[in-house]
Amino acid sequence: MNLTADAADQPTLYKRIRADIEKRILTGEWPPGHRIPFEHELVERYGCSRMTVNKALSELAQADLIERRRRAGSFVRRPQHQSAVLKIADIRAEITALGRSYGYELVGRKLRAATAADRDRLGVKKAGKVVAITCRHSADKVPFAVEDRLIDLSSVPDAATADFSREPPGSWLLHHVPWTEAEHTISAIVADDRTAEALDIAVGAPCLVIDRYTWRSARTITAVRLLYPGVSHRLVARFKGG
Amino acid sequence: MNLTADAADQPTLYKRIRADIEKRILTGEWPPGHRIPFEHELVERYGCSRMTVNKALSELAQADLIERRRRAGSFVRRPQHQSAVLKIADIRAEITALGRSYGYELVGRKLRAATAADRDRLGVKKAGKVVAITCRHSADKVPFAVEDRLIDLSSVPDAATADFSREPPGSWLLHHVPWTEAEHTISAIVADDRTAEALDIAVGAPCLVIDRYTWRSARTITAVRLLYPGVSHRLVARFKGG
DNA sequence: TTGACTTATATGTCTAGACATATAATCGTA
DNA sequence: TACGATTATATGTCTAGACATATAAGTCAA
Repeated sequence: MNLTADAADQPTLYKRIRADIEKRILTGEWPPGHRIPFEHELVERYGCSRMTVNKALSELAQADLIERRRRAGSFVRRPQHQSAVLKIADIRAEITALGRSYGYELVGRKLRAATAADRDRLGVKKAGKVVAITCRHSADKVPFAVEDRLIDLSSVPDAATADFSREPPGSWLLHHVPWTEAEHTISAIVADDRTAEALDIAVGAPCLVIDRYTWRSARTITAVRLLYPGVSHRLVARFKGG
Repeated sequence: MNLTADAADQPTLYKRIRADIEKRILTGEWPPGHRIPFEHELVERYGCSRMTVNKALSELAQADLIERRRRAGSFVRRPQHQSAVLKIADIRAEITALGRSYGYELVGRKLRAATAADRDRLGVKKAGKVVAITCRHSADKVPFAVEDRLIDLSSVPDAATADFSREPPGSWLLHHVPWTEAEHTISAIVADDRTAEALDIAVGAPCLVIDRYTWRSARTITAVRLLYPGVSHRLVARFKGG
């Protein structure tokens, strides 16, 4: 909940300068649009060289707290309220972080030529082979989420022979295909018969849906749909408005 | 969808060095754990001074793409799959971005001494005054979301006299209380009678719920619950696994 | 083998300069 | 007054050094 460390306990000068300025911005002493002191003024105030001041200001600019304009100076930016940091843990990590025991069960696994529906879901045009996986995650033996996943074998051929009966496909992919990009869509549905049975909830009960589409350098990797019973998921966002 | 700009079109040397390395990391040529060349090796390769190389590597470290260890070198980090960038636009921005007409309607506004429930929702202990606001957002005259908000007047006294009949409280707060922090919780519910009527959907239909709790320097600002009909919301995350 | 000490080395920070460049502000002119 | 050219200035990038410091690796003794 604290904003930043105090300037005093910064061991190095440029960090102290950065913390000084950051504190004034985050407390509102210097509101959005405020011009912060010029580099040469800070040089004088802190009795250091311009490169030291420049390093502090460059980092603040990289963190989008200030905007720097040639000849004009450096200005406090308005918070980017449209973006926030979302924390979606790997399901196993999510469950063990709660101090609960993690359980995993492979429900089904099929290797097949991509159907039209598969290609649509993966966003690819060419036909190819895919693995379709259905599995269930549980916490303390209680169903936590069901997962329905498609992996594009033309991008991840190893997935054809991977053993998903013990390791969840999400964890497996994490270790075999790092540094991917993803797009998430969140929505809500009511449980149908199959979902209700898989999650051990009533038909018609609310479910949270997270669809994740993952790619890497313009190659589709996987598409997954996660269904959670209507319980909440926590996210934490910093430096936003409203 | 493209990972980064090519190194060639970087106008300055340190940006070119940074882009060169970033590209090798993101394409997987240098996998997590890989030791990237030492500063003195890069100095030789690019024919520049160490400060220039250092600036490139420092920025990569600040972006969490690499980890730097004294005496050991610099190493490609594993992707932080547990965090992603969430884009939650201001509702008005969200609707206008879709090219639809935005509508706003204040349903109710009450100024009162905080009840026990209010204090619990705001996470404050001391009793004080609050404003409770209920309103509805629509897109092309169709209900888009209903909002139920509490503002702590001890932190935002101006909210007592603000006119929320024309400006949504979220937008008002954005302009009056910048640089806040927030925590989000997402969940799913089924619509009860009141919700169903407000959103013009059937009783029992699924709804997406976003609860947002906002503070600033250890002072609570506002708590809001947004209810959307079960339609999806898109988020975009970069550089994740799984 | 283990633990303590020493050494080598890569990064971390900083300096006092330099020239480049975008642009706000000024000045001059039509 | 409006527009175009000039100038001043803050930031952007870069250099060739310096010393500090954490720590991997090697050394030596118990």
